[in-house]
Amino acid sequence: MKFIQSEHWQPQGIDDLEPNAWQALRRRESISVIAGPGAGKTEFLAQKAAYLLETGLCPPNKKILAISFKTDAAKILADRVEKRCPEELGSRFVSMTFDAFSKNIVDRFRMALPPQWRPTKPYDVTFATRQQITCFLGRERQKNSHISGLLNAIARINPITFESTFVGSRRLGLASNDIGERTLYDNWLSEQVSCGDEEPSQLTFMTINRLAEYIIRTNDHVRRALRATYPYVFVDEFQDTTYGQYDFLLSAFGYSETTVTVVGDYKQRIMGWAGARGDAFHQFEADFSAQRYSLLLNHRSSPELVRIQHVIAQAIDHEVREVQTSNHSQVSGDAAWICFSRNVDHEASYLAQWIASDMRSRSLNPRDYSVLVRQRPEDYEEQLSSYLTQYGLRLRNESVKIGKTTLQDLLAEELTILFTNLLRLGLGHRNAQVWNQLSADVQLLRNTTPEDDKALRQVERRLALFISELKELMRQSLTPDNARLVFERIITFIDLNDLRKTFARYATGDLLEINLTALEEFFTNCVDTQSSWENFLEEFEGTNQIPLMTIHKSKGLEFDTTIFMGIDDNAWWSYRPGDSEGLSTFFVALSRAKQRAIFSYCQQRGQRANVADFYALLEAAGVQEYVIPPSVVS
DNA sequence: TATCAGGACTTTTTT
DNA sequence: AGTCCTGATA
Repeated sequence: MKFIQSEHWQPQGIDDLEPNAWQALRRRESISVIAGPGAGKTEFLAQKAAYLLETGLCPPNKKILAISFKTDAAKILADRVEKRCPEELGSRFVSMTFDAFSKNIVDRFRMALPPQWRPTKPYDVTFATRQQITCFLGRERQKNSHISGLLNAIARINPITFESTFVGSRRLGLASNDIGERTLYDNWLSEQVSCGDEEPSQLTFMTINRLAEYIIRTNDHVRRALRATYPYVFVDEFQDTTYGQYDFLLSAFGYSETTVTVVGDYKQRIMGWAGARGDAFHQFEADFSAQRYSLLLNHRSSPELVRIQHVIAQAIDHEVREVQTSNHSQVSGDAAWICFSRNVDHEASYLAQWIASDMRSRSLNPRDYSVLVRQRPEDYEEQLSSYLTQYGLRLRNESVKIGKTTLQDLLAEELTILFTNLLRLGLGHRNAQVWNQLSADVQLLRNTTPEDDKALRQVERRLALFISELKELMRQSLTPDNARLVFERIITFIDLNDLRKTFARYATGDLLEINLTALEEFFTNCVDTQSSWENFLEEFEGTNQIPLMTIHKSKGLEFDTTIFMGIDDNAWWSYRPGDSEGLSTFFVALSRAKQRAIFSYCQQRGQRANVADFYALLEAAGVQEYVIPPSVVS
């Protein structure tokens, strides 16, 4: 392997990096990178990874660890690095979620825990609901009221942030001066570790995180091995770091030779209410002696939208630096406006008509648009959907509940991806990329090693055979009976046992059952409403539907045009004028748009006294308000 | 059976 | 703030 000299290294697959990105890339010490919307966070991390691997700064026996919050973010980053690096280097880029990483540590070094904190093998992963936490605190109040300070400690605790803030900011085994707090902490953890004779432990991810932190902090061998393996660590979406996650990062890689690169945007911090810490960047910069860099280019939005974004950004942070864009406007007329309507019918009919005519005149697809709301997308779904139908358009609520999961979660599952790719090929779609992905997934599923040529060919042959069988079945017209057969054949081919063995997440617990049931339900729904297999797949994948989602779910996505509904006191009931997290939420919504941002205010939905801030800011940015003439109502 | 007071919940992710 | 659910009461 020949290394590229670092001064000769050039970015891969893109033209160039902005000057600040070059500096941040070359810096040898820990850094924090503030990357606003459209700055290319993923690209920056992928290029830095390529730089470290190709120049040998990260030598062949070492790896880069990239930590994300969401599984899809971890996967997107891994895919990008693979695209930017030669194959043999890409395998030394380990991209996973915080939780997967800490669970790994607990699973591998279980014996490093003292017996009273050692979970059973296997253990169940659970989620503590607000109710369970309230119950626990009530029980402790009853049982341990004699312990000094316990009642006071409970009174100070907010059940919503109990795990993220209270548990996350305390360390296992470290004596605390407050006996009441320590009792609560210890009891919360020990109830999960030992929940009864012969019963498997029931651990939340926060508990797993605390156990992993304990192992790393107290076991020199584990800590040294970890630091030796990963001289470089990346953390994505750093503004959303929780107390527990930050503490884990500090224990694992703080005050060491490891170089940590964190990337995010404090202006997009919208998870504070769920316990994300507000000072993550400052704390990191202090603890890791990290230099801060700000990326100042926006590769997503038109100059007009970037200018409006800046007005909102200034309201969040007075000292924010102005961002430049090399993009051009592709639309004539305004890039943003507010439309005022009296009632929900006015609103829906105007929006449907506008979307239909804009889509036609600009030759865009439904997926180029998105409807964003603050909460309860189902409250907006029916009305808008019925007016869109008049133009042959569909709306898709991405968060619609299917059994015990939601549509978007279901579609991101390994099970569903395998299932959908098989359907695509069964329909005769000739797509090399689909085939390659499916083939790789099936190799993984059948546990074939790349060296075993014979097994490899056999798996390929069986897959090809199954595809032709499926094609035969799907040549027939779509009937409930035929569809049932297709569903069963695919599930049998995938093999649930193989699935459990291949993916750790399916190995224990009921995740596979939940998703299989939901998949069947959604599959049947789509079959019932469609008349051909081709239409069925379109319905299943939602390719021709306008997505409707909450702002929180839209984070990290981009659309040509965003339609932002429900900017009123009702949907924004929790907003307090000037509240930074509320402004950030507004900023996230606005910054999803590449070309156009439409703000729809409907008088019938609520007043706009409490949210007057938003309208004042838009006005200050020169965004016009238009009253929808009732005549457009058909 | 109807009604009302009180409480939970609303923006999320993680194997 | 508004909606929905539950349990108590008439």
